[in-house]
Amino acid sequence: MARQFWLMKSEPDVYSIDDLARDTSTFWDGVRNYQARNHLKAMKKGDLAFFYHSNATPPGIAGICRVVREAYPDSTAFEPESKYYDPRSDPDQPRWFMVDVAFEEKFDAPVPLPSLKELPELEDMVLLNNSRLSVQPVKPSEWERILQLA
DNA sequence: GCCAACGTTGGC
DNA sequence: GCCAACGTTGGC
Repeated sequence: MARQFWLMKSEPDVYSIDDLARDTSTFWDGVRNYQARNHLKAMKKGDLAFFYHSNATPPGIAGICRVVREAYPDSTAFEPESKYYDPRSDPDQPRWFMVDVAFEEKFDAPVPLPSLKELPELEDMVLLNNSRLSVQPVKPSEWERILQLA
């Protein structure tokens, strides 16, 4: 089974690539969108993901992380005091999931969103066509092309 | 801070 | 099952 590629968004004010570098690894909690959740569940150990900084100036791809633990229930959904609390998620049949990712690489300079938009090879990228999806697949050709920019 | 895009909720 | 209202994301 070939390794798959992904893109995961985080607001750097909340959690940045530098935070991940410092922590070495982290759990990716708080995803509350079904499409994004389905992508999380499809991730396999060893898959690589671009770490995207949203709501940044400029927004862009800051580095790479690696999946080190496959999807398991997002416990923050069961915690009333958590901002990710969802009373509809039943511990016996969890609605939301998270994965663990490890720091892989920080780009010398982030690849800014405007640069991605300039490339015709990337015009079908999910990022450029569904700007709200926080966990999304990346095609191998797109992955390679972006690595050239980084 | 504004607002377009779009996912979710809930009345009917 | 439709769709209006509403909330959130995220670029600018």
